[in-house]
Amino acid sequence: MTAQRRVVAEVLDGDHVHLTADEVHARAVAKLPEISRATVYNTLGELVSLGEVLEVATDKRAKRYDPNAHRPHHHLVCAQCGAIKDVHPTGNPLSDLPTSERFGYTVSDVEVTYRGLCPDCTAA
Amino acid sequence: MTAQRRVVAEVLDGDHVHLTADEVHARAVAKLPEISRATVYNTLGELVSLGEVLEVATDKRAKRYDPNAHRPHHHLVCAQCGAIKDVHPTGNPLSDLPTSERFGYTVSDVEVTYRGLCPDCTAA
DNA sequence: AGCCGACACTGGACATTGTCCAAGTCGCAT
DNA sequence: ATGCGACTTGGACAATGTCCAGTGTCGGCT
Repeated sequence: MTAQRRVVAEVLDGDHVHLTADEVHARAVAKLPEISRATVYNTLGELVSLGEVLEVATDKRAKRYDPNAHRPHHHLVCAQCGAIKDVHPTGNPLSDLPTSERFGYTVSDVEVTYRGLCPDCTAA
Repeated sequence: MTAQRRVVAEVLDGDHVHLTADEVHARAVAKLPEISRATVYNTLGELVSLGEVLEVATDKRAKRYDPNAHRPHHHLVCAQCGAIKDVHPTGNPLSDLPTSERFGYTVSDVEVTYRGLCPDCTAA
């Protein structure tokens, strides 16, 4: 556990938000000015490998990192402003996929992204 | 309807696959050598706006384009080799999201990505 | 037929995101 | 103190996507 990794972990624990790698880097720099982008990417990659953090692909541009890796959940994304909320749907989508639709795959995980407009963008 | 747009549309109709923008460009060049990347991107963007083609974000690296826009479906992705299949789960995930979990959003769409290993990668 | 204007296309520069690598630095065990 | 190994750094590079100015093409009008 080096100073750099601690800073990255702190950034992610800080708020429960969904930051891009660049945003993580920006916030890490605020705490430890000499941290490099490469280190942030390395550390994020390690956290993902360790299962401490999830990569989410709600945004097509950049990966986002979700520190809430220990409780399964899905995401609700505003199509306009990009705001992201964690949601917990009822039911289990895995059981909605019949064997005949699995094409011999070993299905282990499912990722659900709801899209819509957040209250602010609905009003606007 | 210009020659360039026709070529892009033909590439997508050709097989029912999930191509990246670059793959679309490569195949378009085979049919019309002087087509430029910018035109492919523009045309893909227009097709998406028209609802003729869907952007899918199964891959974190590049957007893929799915010409099967008229029947709702979801995707099953091999975590190792990236192979993508269209699947049709039973049930409707939209109804699995209670009002209390919508945070005032106007939810209009849901995207489900199953992940696992395809038969080849399971064997290997 | 010839001109004109609108629109699409081209090619390349640029931006963003992410990966890689060689060299430097730090801490720890000896 | 010294040496080893792991971590970090900074920058180069790669992949993907966007933007823009210049050029070409096509239809309509005279």
